[in-house]
Amino acid sequence: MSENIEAGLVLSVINLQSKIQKRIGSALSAHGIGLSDYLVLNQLYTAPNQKVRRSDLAEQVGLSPSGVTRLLNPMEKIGLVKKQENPRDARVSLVALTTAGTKIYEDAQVSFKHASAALLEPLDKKELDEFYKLLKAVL
Amino acid sequence: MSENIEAGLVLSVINLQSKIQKRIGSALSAHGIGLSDYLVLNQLYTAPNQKVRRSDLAEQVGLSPSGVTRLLNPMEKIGLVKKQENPRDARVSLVALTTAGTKIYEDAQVSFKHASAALLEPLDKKELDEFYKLLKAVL
DNA sequence: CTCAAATGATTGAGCAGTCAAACATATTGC
DNA sequence: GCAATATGTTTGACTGCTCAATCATTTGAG
Repeated sequence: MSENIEAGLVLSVINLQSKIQKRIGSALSAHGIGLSDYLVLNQLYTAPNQKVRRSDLAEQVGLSPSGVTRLLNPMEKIGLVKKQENPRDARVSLVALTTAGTKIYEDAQVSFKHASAALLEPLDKKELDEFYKLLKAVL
Repeated sequence: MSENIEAGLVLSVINLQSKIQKRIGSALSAHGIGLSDYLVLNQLYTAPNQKVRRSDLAEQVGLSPSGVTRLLNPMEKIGLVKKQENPRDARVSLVALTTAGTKIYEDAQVSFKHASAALLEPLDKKELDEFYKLLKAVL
């Protein structure tokens, strides 16, 4: 058995995530949202019709369905997203971005990009491409 | 401004972490510990004298000092770690591994390594090295 | 048709962590 | 020596999530 670089690598990813959480989290807090909110807005923004089923959303942002319910409730109250029912299937509840939500997302996206660039500043273009390629291979 | 690969890359790291959390978490649960517990045991195991200050531990595992207090309490109760006072400075409280803790860690480490290898199975040796190098450059 | 099983969302209870305040001890400047 | 300040830890109140149970609706088998 070789040196088991895998375990060390996983630990490093965990450390990186912890750094991301802190830096991106504080960048986003200026917009009054958390990282999970951002991930949700991001999914809605890039979704075909800016409507997504709650359970798909859960899958996409890595939360449980109940986590999504609890996350969306306050977002709905402050008017970032709105609930829409599906006429074909009354069990599912679609979520859509509001204009206010779109605005907030676009603002927050700028901060997100800046913070990401700052975080990855030690890498040059070629390394970024390589890094991205490796991540996609594992996902 | 170029394509802003950085933001996409950060999102990918977040996705990877979410996958790690789930897979490694369930591997560790067979040993009755969570990922944070494992990180703590790992730090203690690899520390010079298997004694660490609580606040250093917080830094190393990416928790707040109070998070460490709350994490260690149950671990101490089930005998994985023990508190030791520092005769030179009564403010600090050192944490040390017990024999039971060492045993659990060594067992859990096997699962951790297996789960990590499974997770990174799509990459070959050369890619693993490259990945690791990039992670260390960013940390 | 109808009713049993499947699917999607929400709710209740609880755990893991945060932040800010409190507490305990140490260090420093006068 | 002794206040004032700094450092390390814990505690109280809260947030954000999970899991299991529940509710609502749909689907499918007889």
